[in-house]
Amino acid sequence: MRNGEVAQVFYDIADLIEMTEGDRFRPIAYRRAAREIEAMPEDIEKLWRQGGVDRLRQVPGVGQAIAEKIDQYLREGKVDALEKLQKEFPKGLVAVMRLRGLGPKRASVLWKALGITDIADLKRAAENRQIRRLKGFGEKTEQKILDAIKLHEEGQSRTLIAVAWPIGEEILAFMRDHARIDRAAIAGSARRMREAVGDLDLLVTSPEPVAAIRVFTTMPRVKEVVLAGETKATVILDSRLQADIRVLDPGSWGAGLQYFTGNKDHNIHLRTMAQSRGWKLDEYGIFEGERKIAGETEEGIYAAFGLPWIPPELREENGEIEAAAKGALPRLVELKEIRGDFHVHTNRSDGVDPIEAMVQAAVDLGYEYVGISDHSQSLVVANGLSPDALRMHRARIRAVNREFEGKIAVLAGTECDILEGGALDYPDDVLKELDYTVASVHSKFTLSEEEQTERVVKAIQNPFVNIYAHPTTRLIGSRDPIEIDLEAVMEAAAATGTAIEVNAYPNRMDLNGPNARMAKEKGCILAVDTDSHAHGQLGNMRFGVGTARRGWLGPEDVVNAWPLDRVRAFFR
DNA sequence: GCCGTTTTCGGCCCGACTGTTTTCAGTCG
Repeated sequence: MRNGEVAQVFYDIADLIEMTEGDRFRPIAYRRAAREIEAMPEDIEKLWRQGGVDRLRQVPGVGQAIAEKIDQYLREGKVDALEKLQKEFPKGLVAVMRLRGLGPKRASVLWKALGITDIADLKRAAENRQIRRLKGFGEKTEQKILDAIKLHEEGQSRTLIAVAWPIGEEILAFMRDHARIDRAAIAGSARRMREAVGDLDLLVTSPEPVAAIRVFTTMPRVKEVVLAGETKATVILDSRLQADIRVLDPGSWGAGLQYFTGNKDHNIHLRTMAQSRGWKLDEYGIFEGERKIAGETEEGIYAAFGLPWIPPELREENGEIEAAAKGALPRLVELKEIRGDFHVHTNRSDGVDPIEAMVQAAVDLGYEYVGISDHSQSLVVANGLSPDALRMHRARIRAVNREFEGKIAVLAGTECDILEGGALDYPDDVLKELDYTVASVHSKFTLSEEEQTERVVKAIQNPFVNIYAHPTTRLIGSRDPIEIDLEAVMEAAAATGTAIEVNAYPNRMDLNGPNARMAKEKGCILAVDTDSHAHGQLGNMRFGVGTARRGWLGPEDVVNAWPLDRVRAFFR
């Protein structure tokens, strides 16, 4: 899967074109194509092998010129247009341009006026007070550049949704306690339930916006105020997470929520639709001349276009507006429809809590059933169970099941390793004594795509395997996905009635939304599991459901939204 | 560079904030 590196080529081209004095729309076109390539679940190299340039052109945002560049990149590993641009500008200038507060124009001025070619040059120039002398720059800008360099040196990355969301809730609670706040919500990519967010976007309405902003910028956990105006502010929190707030009038709540939830392409699509009707859409509402058509509710914004309300998780400009127009939006699965969790560890392997505590947590969530799935023998680091130990563990699970009778059904399962070559870590006669088997990869991450795919498909074809867990094994921020032909895996899973997992462990979130959508389209059933290793982690289900919704999944697609009888029949 | 239920050419979302300016360009989301 080389979609990421192909996308990077076009991000780089866009950055460099921006520094030339040329057409400002070309970078937009390149970035659009890059985002599409990055987000699509299909392997772009595979599309190219199947249908060449013509097939590539079917990707939204990819026309003849970009398709030919992809073709050259996949063929030769380079793109002439990019190499030509790279010769025009110093290598380090793009990094200068990416600093907070700087952009293509200022980076270009710094290079031409002071010969600055990278961040080290820039730092020296700022420290030597050379920048303040430039036209259009000043003392404050010079200081801000030094601040931005410091931020860059500290390094920033995306924050997991399971970390960011509670911080957002905490901030909103603080705001309610210390300012006059009418309505408040988390917006942005967190509301869209992206697995990791670059910042936290918050929206409130208040009769005293200036006071609300002051409360926000003076919260205890604010490390730095980046900007603060009369209706919006940006701060850096002590956790280094950036938080943006927007304060609006109640009459603009819906428009503001729509605008601040995004994503950008979804919003541009809606605004273009407004334009073609002779209207204007912004964060205050939809306007026909001076007259406000909508704005108080988000439903009203969509209704003005003749559309039903589109759930935030779908707002990625992946056909959701077209589907809404046709009345073809899926009915998405909801958290309250989840009846159980099949991927739960106890202190018998690498969890921290005993079976009873995990089961009680499931009862507290109102579940109808919960499955215990500790690690298998090969996973020594996780204290994997030998066949005999698993038999004893199963007996303990049965005993806990009796203890909780009438409250919840406790199923005995395993998270069984898939060994190199595709054999399972327990023989079939051990697996058949269990209620179900979760199978997953925890070793040999670097096999070739062919070997890895063959390995997993073979495991999926084992009749005792019910769920293939964390399918790509990626760890957000620390481990890339394994090389595997997901489409082949999904086809095998659909054919054998094996569920594919949406693993809601915060740094896994695997499958992600687009891949889950592809699994559904391939005819797969999915299982949304938390992979909990402590009782508090069962609550991560909300983020798993968010990811499932990003995959356009409904309750019919999710095995743990089904009643137990139906689950048992599916597992059999 | 892409795209078309107004277009194959002429468009391409929209507003807030900041710093450096005397009215606005650059950047950001």
